[in-house]
This record gives sequence, C-alpha cells and structure tokens, in this order.
Amino acid sequence: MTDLLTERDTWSMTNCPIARTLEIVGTRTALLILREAFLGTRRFDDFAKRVGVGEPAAAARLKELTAAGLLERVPYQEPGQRTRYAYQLTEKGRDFRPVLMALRQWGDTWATDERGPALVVRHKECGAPVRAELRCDDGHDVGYGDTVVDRGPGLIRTSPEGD
Amino acid sequence: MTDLLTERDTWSMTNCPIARTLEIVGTRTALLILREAFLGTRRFDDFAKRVGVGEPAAAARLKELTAAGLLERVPYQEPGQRTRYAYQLTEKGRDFRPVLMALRQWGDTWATDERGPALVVRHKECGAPVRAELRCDDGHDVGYGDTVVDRGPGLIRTSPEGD
DNA sequence: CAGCTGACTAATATTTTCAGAAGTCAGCTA
DNA sequence: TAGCTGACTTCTGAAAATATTAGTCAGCTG
Repeated sequence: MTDLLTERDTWSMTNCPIARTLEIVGTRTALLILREAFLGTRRFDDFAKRVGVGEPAAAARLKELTAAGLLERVPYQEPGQRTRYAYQLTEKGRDFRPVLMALRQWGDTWATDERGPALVVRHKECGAPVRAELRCDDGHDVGYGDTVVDRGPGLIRTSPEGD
Repeated sequence: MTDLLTERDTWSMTNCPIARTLEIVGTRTALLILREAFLGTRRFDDFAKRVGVGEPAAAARLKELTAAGLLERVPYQEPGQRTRYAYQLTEKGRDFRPVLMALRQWGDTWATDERGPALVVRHKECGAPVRAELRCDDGHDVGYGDTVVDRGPGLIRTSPEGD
C-alpha cells in the first residue's frame, strides 16, 4: 500500500469533515456566537451586543446553529417577567470546544498584541492554563510529523488506483 | 474577586484572540487551503483543484496566508523545468494543526455520513487514532465544566468595576 | 526564438454576509 | 387595556467572497 498522500488526486474531498463542519460554522459570526455561548451568554440581545454584530446577523446565525443542533432554544422565566427563550449549547455544541480552544490558543500565540492574552482559561482544580493538544488513543503526545494519514470507510476514490 | 463571566459586560472582546485569528483564516477557503497544505499540497494549481475553488480565490487566499506568515513561498526546481514556487507551511502555519484536527474531529463525529470518516489520522508509532484534547499544563485532562476563565494582561475593561 | 506550461492576474457577474434603521409581536405590568 | 420590553423580522444597501472566462508572463524545450 502506497502512501495516501502521494496519490492525493485519486481520492476526493467531497465528503471532507472539515468542509462539512465549515458549512455549519464557516462564518466569522457563527464562531464568535459559539465563543459567547461558551462564555455563558444565553440571551439574544447579549449575543448581538457582545459579538458586536447587528441583530439580523445574530438572528440568522442563532437560527442556523439551532437548526444544526449546536444550540437549543429553551424557555426560561425570570420572576415577574414573561417566558423568554435562551440559547444554550447542546452536547453537539459543547463538543465544539476544542475548536474554539485551538483557535484561541493560536491567536494568543500568533496574533496577540503587546498586552498579551485577554483571557486565560485555567483548570479549575489545579489552576494551570488549559491547552488543546494532539494525543493518540494510546495516550502518546503527537507532534508535528508524527502522524500517518490512513483511509477511512468514507473515502471516495476518483480513480480505481493501487490498493 | 467575582467571576469574570458574571460581569461579562464589564470587559470587551475587541482584542479577542479568536476574532483576530478569524480575521486571517475566517473564510471557508482559507481553512480548506490550510487543510491541503497539511495534506502535503504545495503547488498553486493543486491547491485550486483539490480545494475545489476558482483560481482567483485560491490566489487571493494563498497571498493572504503568505502575507500573514502561515505559508511561505519557496522556490523549487524539477529537473528540466524552470524554477517555480511552492507554498509550504511555516511554524506559524504548522501551529495551526490543532484547529484543523479539532474541526476534522467534530465533523467526523457530528457531520459524517453513513460511510463514516474519509480519512483517519494515526500516530505513526503506535497506529492509534489521533485526537485533539484539552489538557492543562499540569497534565490533567480537562473536561467540560472543569475550567475557569481568568483575566489576562490584555483584558480591556469597559467599566471600572469590582476587582 | 516560437511554443508550451504552470502560475498567476484581470474583468465581470453572482451570491453571501453584514450593517443600520425601523417595524412587529407577545405577554407581563400598571 | 395601554405601555413597555425583549426578541426578533423586514427592508435597504454596502462590502466581501466566489465562479467563470479570458487573458498575461516567465522561461525551459525544441
């Protein structure tokens, strides 16, 4: 079996998981809305204000993310107020956390200003900063170049080439 | 000191690292071009073809990513050919790997079709699949809810509130 | 030195994203 | 039941991203 990457053009990326993910969260505002959701924002107005986006854009992204199942619209009621709806992360949305952590981490490393990072995410128990890391299922740290790309069941071949 | 998240509106996200990162790679095609770079693509035409994007879009993204320092344009020469330029990842670009791994992982989990994932990334040494995980600097695994958000030096307060 | 090829650039059109202002709507409060 | 407020929707328009097609340009080959 030859290396998949050397025959890159014999298979297609039409079902690429990254491309599929970006169809859902591929806009700047969608990711920033998710950022706010992870920071605890729940209400429509707060999303719009804190993300720094107009209400129409906020409404569109919230609707898309809800339709995609990353957020759910749940009723809540404050005393003396009528029933309102809050957007909160589902499991599908919470599972997006590594993406945002990795983005934050990259920005802190490569796109920060002189002042340094705005926020630090720490482990609740020990107080140490949290980072996104690559590890294999056997528990080894995986550095750059320590990986092999293998075919999965969903790989689509465009030409019936070497197996 | 009160929890930062309960006083979310007393500080601003104008210097948010995620927003800054998205200013560089905030388009769908930029991320897909980086995906290809990690898969080993180096040449202009291959980027355009494999990402499935028009040449102007490919040229624009490659130029932006090069200007931002994630890619570098290096000359190369195949025998009997003239000198050409290849785009390859810099350290700044390679450091983006956790983001793409996290995106891929989310897509494999939540946006795959019946066939399953197209590719599997494995640890070269042990063959086990590789995943993006959150860990603190003391080596603990960090689950959802195991984090505290703390202020960093770059935090911008919008109102001088409780310290 | 004309042809060829890879690597782009230019022009045009379409679509998507987003902002800003204003309007709608539900239902609690007075 | 009129007012108020949070949560949107509608409308208009600008900006950005992308597709398509058609070039340009450098420099090795013949």
